Order: sequence, then structure tokens, then C-alpha cells
Amino acid sequence: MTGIGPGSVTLKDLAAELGLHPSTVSRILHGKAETARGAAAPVTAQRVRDLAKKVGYSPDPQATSLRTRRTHLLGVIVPRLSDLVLAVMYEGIDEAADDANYSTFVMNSRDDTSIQRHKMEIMLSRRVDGLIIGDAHLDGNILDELAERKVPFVLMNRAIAGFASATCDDTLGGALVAQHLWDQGHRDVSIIAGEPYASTGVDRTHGFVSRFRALGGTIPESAIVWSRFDTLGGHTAANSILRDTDRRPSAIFAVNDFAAIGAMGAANSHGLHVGRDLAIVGFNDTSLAAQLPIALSSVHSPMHDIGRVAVKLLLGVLNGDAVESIKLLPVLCVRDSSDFTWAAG
Amino acid sequence: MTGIGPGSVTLKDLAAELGLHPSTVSRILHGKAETARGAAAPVTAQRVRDLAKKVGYSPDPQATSLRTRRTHLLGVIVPRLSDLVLAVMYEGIDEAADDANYSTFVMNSRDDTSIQRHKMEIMLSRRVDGLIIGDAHLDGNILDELAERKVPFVLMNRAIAGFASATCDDTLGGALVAQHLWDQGHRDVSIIAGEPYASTGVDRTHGFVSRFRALGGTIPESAIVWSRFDTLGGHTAANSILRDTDRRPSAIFAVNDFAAIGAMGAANSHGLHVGRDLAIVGFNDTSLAAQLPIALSSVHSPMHDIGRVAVKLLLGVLNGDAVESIKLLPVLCVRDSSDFTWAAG
DNA sequence: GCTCATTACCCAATCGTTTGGGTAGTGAGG
DNA sequence: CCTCACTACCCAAACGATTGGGTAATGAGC
Repeated sequence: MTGIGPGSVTLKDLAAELGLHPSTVSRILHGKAETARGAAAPVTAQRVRDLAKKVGYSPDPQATSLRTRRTHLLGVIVPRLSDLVLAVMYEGIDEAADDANYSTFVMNSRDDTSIQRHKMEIMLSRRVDGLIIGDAHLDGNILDELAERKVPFVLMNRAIAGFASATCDDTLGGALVAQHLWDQGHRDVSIIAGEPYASTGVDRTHGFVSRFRALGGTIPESAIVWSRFDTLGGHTAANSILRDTDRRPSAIFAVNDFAAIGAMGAANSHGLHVGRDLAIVGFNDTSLAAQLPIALSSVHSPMHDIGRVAVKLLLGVLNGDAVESIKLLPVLCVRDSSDFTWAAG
Repeated sequence: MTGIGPGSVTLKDLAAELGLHPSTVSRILHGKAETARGAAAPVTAQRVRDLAKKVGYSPDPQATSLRTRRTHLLGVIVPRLSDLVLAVMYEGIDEAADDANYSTFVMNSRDDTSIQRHKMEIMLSRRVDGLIIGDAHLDGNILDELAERKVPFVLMNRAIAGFASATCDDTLGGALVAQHLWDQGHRDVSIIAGEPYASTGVDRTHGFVSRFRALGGTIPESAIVWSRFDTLGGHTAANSILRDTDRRPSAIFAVNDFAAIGAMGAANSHGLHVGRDLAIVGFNDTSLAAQLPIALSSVHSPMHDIGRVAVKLLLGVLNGDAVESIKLLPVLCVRDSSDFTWAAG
């Protein structure tokens, strides 16, 4: 009878064992300091706590939620966890949620609207206290619905005007890359811009273009190629950029490391040596970037912290605070793939 | 009053609205066919279902679990979701769990015993119906405890004798690589073997070594280097292998793509051109392998299916079935990093 | 010795379901 | 006309915790 694990012993059991009423035990174990003090004599309280620890009492969260209408559950929706960026953010969420005694569901929506809806309904039917949305689309349809239904939520990674979010300062990140490539002498550049519905790609692209133009450069619309965020998407996009041998750029900015890796593959198959014939810069500085055969320049974004911040924001919302979006600072990491001084013009 | 989302309307509400008793409504909506038929006249049943759909009734899972002692929750523990391999497996889990109307918690243990324990306790205190363990260590200590506590669980990715698991046939996978490298003329090979506590690395290494020896080759113990599973681990291991210029192998088998990528980086910094001066083969065939500047040969393992199978096994266990471990078949994918015929000897 | 506050508790309702066990009402069979 | 089996429901007790509201017993104050 040595506690075969949580779930075996209840509040009532403890109370019976101690000759107390369950409510008294409850107040002692779970009440705030004041309640607890009012509930029992210090010596009784200690007896209760001792026994609880000895038998390994752990309250039934289902019963608690039923009564309190709070599950201490958070829902997280991401496009795909196999996207390293989201996976790392989720690690941050996992950590922060644990610290705050919350547990999290995480589901993949594959950026598909109907799956997004489906997963959301599952989460809500599970009665999560709030949602962290990592797959927001710029049209924001679903978010408006959520807001109308008064579901507490925050965005992560991708920002949408009007909603609280935890992101990287993507515009700044893009600008950093533009500055770097400009300084290296590149005047003819292309951008692999990601999916048009994702603020990450859009903002990084916008930040890049603005800065590059501010420096006096030109970027025709045709130099911006939308793509999927994975290696294959990057490969395809780079192919379409490099196919045109008349007007090949000397540098490519991919808004995502994986797309950048795909672009490296494409460059290779076009006989171009990355870092010498063609500069490539990625974004996120995932753990692979520095380890690639040709080390990839990339903008470091604090992915882990973004996850942590998302949790903090959401807990703020649940607490009724007015929360503000937070943009974390990116840092450019220059490596072999773009570290080469080009003759200007 | 148009249902502001799940959670607003209860069985009792429905019953009152229809002039029925909650129990009747419950039987109609949630009972098995027979119960439902015995519970009400067909026309009544239809009225109930219509109203339920109209107001968007969704049962409170907390209340249900409290009564039934089943949460329809599964716990998943992995070393780290930022390991693409585990992330993809989790996508399979997510899918299969959804199909079966289960939801999953997933937590990262970083392969740290105390975190493993901690996360497990959280899961159990949440009253999950069962666990999928993706971070089992060969010593199996924690698993024995779990078994003793009669917690339903299955292993995933890593196998441990005596427990049901869903894995790749790692021994075979290793053998495939050995055969391939041998056929390519390599006689002097090294292995980046991963963490010694993980069956994946151990079995892949063992499969490789056995086959290579069976073919007549020799592999000294010193040619087997244990390492972390990430790029950095692979880099470090490869460095230690390549440092010894007297006895440099012509090929390296890394039991994991990320380690292989790290090894490529190391080879590079030693001035070796992968695929020409040194063959490298990875494992898992993650989506990156084919896209790298030098495409990486790798053993394809059905990660997504492994996740799905893990869920199927666990549901079997929950159902009281006697389940057997399942090993899915690996397939070797040869690419540039090892596609070169060497002169023998 | 009486009032009054304080201490240290107990009581019972409640959260939303499920489920074993009724029970009126109907129709058939004998 | 009585019995018996259905049909179509209802009743109430759980599941485990929380929480607003008691209430005896003790001690202090006057």
C-alpha cells in the first residue's frame, strides 16, 4: 500500500486517516497561506503535510478543474514540429510552462486552414486555459473568431497586427542582412521570401528591401521569390533564380536556414561555389548553420526565448493583464557562405 | 446565446431544454449503439442529437474523466523535440492520436535522468492513460519502476529488451551501410556511434560491425567513437578520428544524420573533400540529407510511421492486448557523400 | 459570570458526467 | 382480467476536489 503512484490516494483518504474533514485537508494543502492558517492548528497542518508526502498524495487534476474551471493546460499550435525553429520554440514553452505548473498540448496544423480549425477545436474541447498560436496567417480570419469567442491566446513566431505576439524583430533582422551584403559589395541580390501568408518571411523581406533601397540599391520585384520554408522550397526557389544566367545575383538572402540550405544545394548543382561565386545568408541560426560543410551566415533569433516569452505573455493574458507584443533582438552571424569581399559594381 | 464555444452548454442544459433527464441525454449521445437504443425512442434520440449539434454541445472531458477514470490523454517523453528525428516521430504520434481521439502531452527530458523522472511524474499526475517513452536508456532503471507501478507504456525509437517498442530495425540498417561501404571498396572505416546509452546508436554500430567483419573486414575498437547525436557531437568525434593522420579511415559511418553533418564540417576543416577523399554515411535520411551541398548518403528510417506504430502499440496495451515490439524496415539511400568507387586495399 | 472574538475545525453544495437500478405505461398472451 | 415483457424514460449516487458558510470550544475582557 505504499502509494502505487499518483491517483491512488485521495483527499478523503487523507482526511479519514487523520480524522479530519476533507475540506480541512484541502485548505491546508492547497490554500493560500492565510486560508491555510485559518483552517487548522499549525501542528495539525504539519501532520497533514507529512502524511500527504508520505503516501505520495497528488490531487486529481480532473476533479480540481471540474470545480475550479481552470485546467492549467495550454494549447500550442504550430505548422510542424519538424521545423526546427518551431521545435526549439516549443522547448522554451515546455520549460516555461513547467516552471509555471502548466502542461501543454502541441499540435501540427501543416499551415492548413481546416487542420488549424480542427486542432483548435480539439484544444478548446479539452478546455485549455489558453492558446499559443504559432501558425498564424496574415489574413487573420481564425484569430478574429477566437477573439470573438473570448478565447485567451497569444501569437508566437508570426505576428499579426492587433494581437499580442512573441516574435523576433524580423524587420530588423532583414535589415541587418541587407547592410551586411551591401557592405560586402553586393549590388545584385535576390530574396527567397518564404510563404506570403507568414509574417516572418514578409517582415524579413521587407526589412531587407527597405534597408537595401535606403542604401541606394535596387531590388526589382522579380528578385523576390516566394517559397516554402523547407529545404525543398529553398532549392526550387534558388533554381528559378539561378536559371536566368543573364541576370544572376551575386547574393541570395533566404528568410530561413532550411530554405538557405536548399539554395546551397541548388547553387551547387549550378556549378556555383557558395561563398565564392554566390553569397547566401539564412535566418534563425539553427544549430546546423555553423556546422555545414560551408558554414552558413545567418541571423540568430532567440527561438528558445521566444517560446518562453510566449508563455509569459499568455499567462499575463490569463491573469487579466494588458499585454504588449514583444520583439526579441536578432544578431547577424557572418560565416563562410557570405564572408567574402566583392569588388563593388 | 449562440454557443460562445465549447464549455458553455452542459448535458443538464440540453436535458432541461428538451424536458429529459441528463442521464437519458448522456446515453443517447455517448452510449454505445445498444445502450442508446434502449435509452430512448428513435425520434427522441434524433431531437437530442439535433439540439446538441445546434448548440455545439461538447462534453467536459474533466467531468468525464473524473467519472470514467480515463483521460484519453497520452504522455510522450523525448530527449528533445529539436532533434528532427523525434519531431517527425511526434508528428506521426500527433496524427495517430488524433485519429483515435486521444490528445498528447510531449515533454523534453534532454536525456537527463532527473528530468526524465520529473516529466514522468508530471504526466502521471495529469493522469495520462499511458506513456510513449522516446528517451529510454539501456540501463532501463526507470522502466522497471514504471512497470512495477503498472503504468501502461511503450517505447519508441529506442528499444530495451523486455519492453514493447516501435523502432527501426537498427541492426539491419547498420548492416546495410557496412555492405555498401564494403562494396565501394572501403576497408578502413570509423564509426561515430552516438551515446552509449541509446539502443539506436548501439544497434546500428553493432549491425555495422558484425556485417563488416562477416565480410572479412577488421574494425578495431579504437575506430568506434561515442558521441552526442547532434552536429557538434559529430564534429568533435570526426575531429578525433581525423586528427590521427597516420591511420585515417576512408569512410565514416555516423549513426545519425546530424552527427554526419557535423562530421562533414570537420572533414572540411581538415581539407578533405567529402565524397572524394572521405565517404560519409548518415542515418535516418532526414529531409536535409538529400539537400546538402554535398548530398548525404543515409539510411532511410520510417520515422513518421514509427510514431504512428507507437500509438497503435500503446492503445493495444491500454486495451489489454499482449503487444509485440515492431521493427520497421530501413532503406539505404546512396548519394554523393559516399558514391565513389575506391580502389581496394 | 457574561459577552464576544478567535481558534480550529466540520458541513454540504457544487462542478458535469456516467451508470446501476428503478418505474410508469403499453400491448400481448393465456 | 391478470401476468409478463417491453419500451422509454427517470432517479440518485458516485468520481475528487473546492468553498461559502456554519459551530462548538476556548480564552480574554470587564
